Amino acid sequence: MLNHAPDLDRVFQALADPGRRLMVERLSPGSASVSELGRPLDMSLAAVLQHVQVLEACGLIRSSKLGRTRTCSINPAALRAAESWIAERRTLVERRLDRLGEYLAETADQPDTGWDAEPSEETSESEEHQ
Amino acid sequence: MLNHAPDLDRVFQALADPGRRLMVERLSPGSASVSELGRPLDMSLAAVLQHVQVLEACGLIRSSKLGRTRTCSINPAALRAAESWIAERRTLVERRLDRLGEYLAETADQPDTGWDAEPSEETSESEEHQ
DNA sequence: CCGACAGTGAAGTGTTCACTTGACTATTCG
DNA sequence: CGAATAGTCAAGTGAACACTTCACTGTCGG
Repeated sequence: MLNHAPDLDRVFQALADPGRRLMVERLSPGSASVSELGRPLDMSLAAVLQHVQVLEACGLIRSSKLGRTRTCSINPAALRAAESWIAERRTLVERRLDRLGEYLAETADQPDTGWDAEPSEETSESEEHQ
Repeated sequence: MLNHAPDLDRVFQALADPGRRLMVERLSPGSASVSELGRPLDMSLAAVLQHVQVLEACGLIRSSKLGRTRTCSINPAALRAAESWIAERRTLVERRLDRLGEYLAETADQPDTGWDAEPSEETSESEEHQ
């Protein structure tokens, strides 16, 4: 249950690129070659290769070369790691917000406490500076 | 059930930075001010503010200013969006791999088919080019 | 009123990214 | 063999990032 993974950085960075996400989507139902991955992408093969290397460096995919073609496949472990990090924070937040909701429902006629989780009042939202 | 979210890019990009992830962790149990978020981070307040703006731009957090302090809080929806994208691919991959495992277990004495999901044979792994 | 505090805008800087082109290496196929 | 295929390396380029410092604005707390 350790979270402080050092290369979550790389995984999220990798997933931040739409082209690379497309590659992951393409790879989810089954493996593919480098050129296949690049086919829908409108960039040079060399660029595709670089994306593949990024995905491989962070553990999202694996690849092996047979003959002249390199075949890539997904490594679900890296997806799990990223998903877990998000899921842990999200459930924490949602549980807290649920509790807050219940509390507010129970004490539904008290004067306002000036609080968390509902920042629509007070000075209103963010962008009216200067 | 639409996935082609345009700003998943931004969310993953935001989560790719360890400092910003720290901020999200700090915000999960409850809201905090900009300076509080930056306290463990060893960078100027101005830099912290920029990170906050990145997190807000992609919808991961919200913030509102009361008096001279800006209070930030998490928006779980953005976390959910990112988590869902990953979860959908991951379950697809894992189900496929499970089916493959069952298949291999059933036909456990056939000659090798030269396949997916176990790239340890053939020409072995990647990095022995040149 | 005054000084400290919390935040902000605007530049500027060094680094990392996402490509490109061009040269080159294996493989496979006719 | 020889051309097409699939991939790879090495530079190079422009844009995006992650900061920094400095100047400045509003709040508070006496």
